[in-house]
Amino acid sequence: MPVTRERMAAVLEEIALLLEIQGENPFKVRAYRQGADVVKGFDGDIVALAEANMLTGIKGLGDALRDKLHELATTGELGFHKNLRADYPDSFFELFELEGLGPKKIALLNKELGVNSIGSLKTACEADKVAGLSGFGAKTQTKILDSIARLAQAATAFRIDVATLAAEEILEELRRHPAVLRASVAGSMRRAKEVVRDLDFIVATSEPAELTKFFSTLPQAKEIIVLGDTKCSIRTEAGLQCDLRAVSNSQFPFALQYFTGSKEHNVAIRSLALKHGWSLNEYGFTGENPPTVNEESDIYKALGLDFIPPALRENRGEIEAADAGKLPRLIEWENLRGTFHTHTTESDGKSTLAAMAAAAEELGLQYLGISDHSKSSPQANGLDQARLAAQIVTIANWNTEFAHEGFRLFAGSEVDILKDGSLDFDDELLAQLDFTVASVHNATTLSEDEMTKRIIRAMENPYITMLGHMTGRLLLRRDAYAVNHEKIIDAAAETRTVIELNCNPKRLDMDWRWWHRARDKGVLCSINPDAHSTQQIQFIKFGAEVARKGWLRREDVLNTKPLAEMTEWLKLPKQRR
DNA sequence: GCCGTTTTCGGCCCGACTGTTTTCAGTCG
Repeated sequence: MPVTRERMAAVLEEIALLLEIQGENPFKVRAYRQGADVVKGFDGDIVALAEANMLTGIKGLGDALRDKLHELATTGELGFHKNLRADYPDSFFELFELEGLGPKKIALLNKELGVNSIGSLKTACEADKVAGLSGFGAKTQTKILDSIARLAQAATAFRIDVATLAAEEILEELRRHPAVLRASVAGSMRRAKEVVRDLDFIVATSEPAELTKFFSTLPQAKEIIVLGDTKCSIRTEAGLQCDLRAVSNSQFPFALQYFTGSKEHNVAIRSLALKHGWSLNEYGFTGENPPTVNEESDIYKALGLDFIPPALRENRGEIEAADAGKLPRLIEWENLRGTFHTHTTESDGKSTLAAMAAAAEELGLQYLGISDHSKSSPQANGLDQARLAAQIVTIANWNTEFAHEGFRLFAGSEVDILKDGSLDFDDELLAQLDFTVASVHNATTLSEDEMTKRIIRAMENPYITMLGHMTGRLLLRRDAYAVNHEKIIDAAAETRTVIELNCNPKRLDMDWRWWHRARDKGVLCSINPDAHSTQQIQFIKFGAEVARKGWLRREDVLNTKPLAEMTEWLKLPKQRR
């Protein structure tokens, strides 16, 4: 059984937890945790490198972790890890999911009561054995039971579309409060992560205690988790935790920067501040002659850095780039001139062709690519050859009758990639289309190798314009298919196939972590909403945010081309694109 | 365990809040 990147990261994370339980040096614990983060985010085939024992010169992975990852990659196991966890069942690790319980308390529960799973903890609480432990009490015991109940039923992560709606509502309320001078969302939502675990809000006010009180009484506050003079956490009906920090107006830029994160980005920023002779925290700079700061950008400026857009703050090279004045000028959604991959009532869409066209134009777009499903997706009412041929005529007629200078429809298809990598339509029909999106919709359990070959074969077809939702993931619902991103990106560069950034918030696929690499290989991105209704065309706004997170510039995104240029580009043979 | 424009040894972020304490430990972000 070959070791995966995820397995390697999980092993390091488990080691961190187990060392923490044993009361090991917290910095050693952190080193393992950071090692796991490096493994997860590494840009390249880290498993192959570990196997070849070539993990050198990677920040955060020293000699010890290099050797351990090598052992894990070559033997499938790690002796150090095996020994550490010998005394604990798999179920033990569930305990860390519970709110309010950390390594110290879990270690004590384990030592005193033999607790080694959520089930045994529940039993112990119900038998009133937990309240008597030193450091525990009746309240803690009740909270543990609450937390167990919540974990059993509530969602712990939320998609960006769901979170955005909730955040906008709350921000609106905060901004309406007369004592609020400035208010912003911070945290992972501001960094445009694909899913968020909580929402963070920062307000500038001279009445912090009044604001935390106000926050705790919002209609959204189904439950108050903590309430103090400067911070408050609530939970909404849907189970989404929302945190508020109330600070003074002069502290606001610092709090905004600090709580936007990421943690890794902030660690690096703070150590840079130390080199300038200042200490930086969520309230300000301290030290000799601290710089004047009015806006968040002033913090970066004071450290000799260009302003780093929140989407990039993941400690993936943005600080070095900002230092060298080499941050990319990121795409903005207003740069988009059109979009592809949309569905109509002809397959499984909810809106007609005419309605989709009108909505796209309303949004300020100059073109819309229609790509209904193909016949191998009968569940989506996919079109056969005859229906597709008819749709091509319909679109041509629409363009003649209704289009005017400055807007047109492009005829396309979301063609199924069949199990062997062949396509659902023959080349003759594909050649009549303005564009095509090739996607996998069935036989999704192939091995990584087979799936990768299948997709690459489809990309080699001269009439395939772009690859649709590369991994097929449905966020929080279905895992990605096994695919080799590196190989597919290389093949896209080779065959001049565009890769789609499917910005339906259920997908956001290809994942943002891979775009920087794709861009550097010269692969173009198309920001496509996979819209099944007129409203969903607006998903391209999420798409632009995610593209920013992937370091993409205007010139890296196909659908920033204006209509005339786009029309010409689509006529070019692939190898000349 | 990792790292290096103070350092190959000695640092590595720290403040708010809660509950159990009677001055503080643990958790969280």
